[in-house]
Amino acid sequence: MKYIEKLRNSGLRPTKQRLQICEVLFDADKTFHFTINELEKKIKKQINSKISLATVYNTIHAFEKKGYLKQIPINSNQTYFDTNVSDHHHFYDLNDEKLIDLENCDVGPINILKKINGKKIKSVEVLVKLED
Amino acid sequence: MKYIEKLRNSGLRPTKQRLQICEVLFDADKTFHFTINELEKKIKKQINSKISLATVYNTIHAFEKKGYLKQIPINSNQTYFDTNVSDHHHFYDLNDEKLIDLENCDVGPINILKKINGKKIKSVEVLVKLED
DNA sequence: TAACTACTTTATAATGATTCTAAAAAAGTG
DNA sequence: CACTTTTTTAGAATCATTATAAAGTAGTTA
Repeated sequence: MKYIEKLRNSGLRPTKQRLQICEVLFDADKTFHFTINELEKKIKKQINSKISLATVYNTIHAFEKKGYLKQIPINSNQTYFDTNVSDHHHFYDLNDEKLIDLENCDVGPINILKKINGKKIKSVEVLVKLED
Repeated sequence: MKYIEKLRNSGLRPTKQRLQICEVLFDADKTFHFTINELEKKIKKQINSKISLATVYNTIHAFEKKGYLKQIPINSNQTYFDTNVSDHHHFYDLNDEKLIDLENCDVGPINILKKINGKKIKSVEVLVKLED
């Protein structure tokens, strides 16, 4: 299993559940966006075993902390995550309530001219809202 | 009352509660960011009467729909609003969990090169996360 | 002013995402 | 294996937000 090392290296024990979640998240052809609920359904369908909802939450948060997932800053009742952890941005289609990736190269360089004392920039994320 | 017209013009009846909320939101020296909870406290302190939580929610959503408030896209357990409805952006201080305005002129021009068929851009919002 | 309609407020209940709990299970270690 | 630490789990708890439905208010027309 290719994920055993990955987990061990980040100080997470490679449990059955975590490895299964890795498969669902990182064996996909393309990166994708998901909510915990959507992910739970996906797991149920793809892997033929049930993982407790609490475990899904725990795992996703652990993975996010380790940088294997990104949270997408958007106002929704549910939290959106992205398996694409490269530096990139998002369209949000207000009508269809769908997220679309917007690669860094599709947005000109962003220059933050204002500086805040004693703070450094961790990330710069652009959300482009779309309507019909 | 200067807000009576404003409300009437947008098809909202100028009720006592709405006018009081207008005062708290728009009579402040500076624009500010708030959650519904923070706003409720502010109302209680500033106006000497209680407005039902449901009314605060209704009013804030009505004002947002009319463009008198903006929702700030950020992942938090609570929704953040901004009385600054000009086209602008935000810093989010991860350590202090605080929002800071980032005016449009403090960010170089943003060019969205990718187009989505049949959709038009409604807004472009930048969130700059800060850490110590 | 009265009568009427449509909208608004309110307290409270319901919802639903997320977190907490504490006991059982699994992983790591010697 | 014996032992410690971490993880999983079901279910309960929390907490922001939304729904409900009854009472109140605004606007309108006469």
